[in-house]
Amino acid sequence: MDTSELDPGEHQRRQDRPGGGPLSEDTRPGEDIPHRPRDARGTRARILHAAGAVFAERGYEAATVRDIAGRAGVNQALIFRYFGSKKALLTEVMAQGGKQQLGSTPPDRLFETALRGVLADGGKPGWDRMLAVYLRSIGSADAAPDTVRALGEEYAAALAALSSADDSKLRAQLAMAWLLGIGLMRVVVGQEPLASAEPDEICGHVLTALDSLLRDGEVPGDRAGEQRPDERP
Amino acid sequence: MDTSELDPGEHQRRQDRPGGGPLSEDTRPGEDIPHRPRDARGTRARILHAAGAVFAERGYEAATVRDIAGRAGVNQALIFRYFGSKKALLTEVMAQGGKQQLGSTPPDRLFETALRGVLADGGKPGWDRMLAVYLRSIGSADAAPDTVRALGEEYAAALAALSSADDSKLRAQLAMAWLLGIGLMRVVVGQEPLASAEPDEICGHVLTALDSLLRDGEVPGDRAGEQRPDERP
DNA sequence: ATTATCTATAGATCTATAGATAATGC
DNA sequence: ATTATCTATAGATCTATAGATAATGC
Repeated sequence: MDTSELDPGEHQRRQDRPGGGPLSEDTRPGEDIPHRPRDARGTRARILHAAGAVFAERGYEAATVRDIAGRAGVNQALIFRYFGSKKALLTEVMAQGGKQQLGSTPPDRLFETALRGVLADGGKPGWDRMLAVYLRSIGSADAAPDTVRALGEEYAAALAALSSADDSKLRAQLAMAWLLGIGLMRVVVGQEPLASAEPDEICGHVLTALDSLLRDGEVPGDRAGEQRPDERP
Repeated sequence: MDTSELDPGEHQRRQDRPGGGPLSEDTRPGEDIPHRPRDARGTRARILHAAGAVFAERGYEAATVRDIAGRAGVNQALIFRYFGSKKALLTEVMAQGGKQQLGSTPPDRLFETALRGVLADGGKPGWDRMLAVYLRSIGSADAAPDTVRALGEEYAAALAALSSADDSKLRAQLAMAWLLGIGLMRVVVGQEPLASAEPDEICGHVLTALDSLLRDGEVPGDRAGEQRPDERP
């Protein structure tokens, strides 16, 4: 139950896997992380890496520990040895991917950076892959609950600091919601033309539309009640 | 395999279920639709109704046919008799809920109507419940594929007709994406303050921000490349 | 006699665990 | 001797089906 703190190490070489369980077709074990035999640290990192990819592709429920083990090129039992449970593995995957970007980006660039992360190819690890994991696993009621919500709160809080409006947090969350929705359409649904549109074009539209929402103090039209886009100037 | 075309009938009375499988705690069979014994039409409708609720609550994968049967107050085997498979049941649930609103709403009111549907309590059947089903089941790769995408296309197409821009379809899909994202945050994630915010307030923000995106022909700032909200007037 | 409903179960998963095996460090 | 890894399997699901039962219509 206790696994003596293992950090992922370097990510260099590559090597054929030794023994092995059954692999499904699209399972290519050990993409980036080297597979030295009997290297606990490396094995753990390989599992974490593979889990990110499989969760992102299939979602939490549909992904099986055997899928993950297969892609990592390790035995399925090691997942439980190193992470305890499938759920704990998901938690760790998300925690790792999410914090990464938040700390290293200044607030006023956070939204665009995150948006561009969503718009980039959802292949590489980090924020964009974590978003795919999030989107595909979100339906599973209690799968990713606290980790994910907490992370969202942090992003929203950082964004909210940009606005002086009294409902700045709401505004920030609306912006985050748009970001998630765009990710949903592109990464998960793949609806055209959005799915293949240029990141720059999407970015232009979204940032223009959000500009006043995120920066202004005054609400452009706030007589709450009948708010429609019918009225032309 | 062939089940002689049954329409759901009226929705009035209520009655205690007769025989019965095991029920989980929060399973209250037969909310709206009456349960006359040996009424195939009614039983089918009850299953459809219960499926909408359970799929919306738990998502496609986590929902089991026994959950659904339990809530409908019918035997689990009847689901396969009337719908063939769990997947076919999902398809029918979504198809029923989605088309409902699209036909009966004029295009220029479609977005606000749909948005207000998302913002309303996700309890009652129809669009808002279908959206919850969608959001919670979307991670399941091929669960709701064609029905859902086709429906989204129709909505986007109707919206796109409002704009004269050459990328009007992209703009419309961006708007739809926001709508989905907001639904995701409220219905599924339940992140505050967004989850409890007044529909009118959210509507005001969103419609204001989207106004130019959906109506204008010219793109406010379209030199695709470096588009940031840094530049203040 | 027809047909809606129920019982019982096949068959295929999937997570998780217990304990055997084998490669390293001493 | 330590510990990373593997084998084998318990135990708990879940979808789907085959066939029995029982309520209606004639």
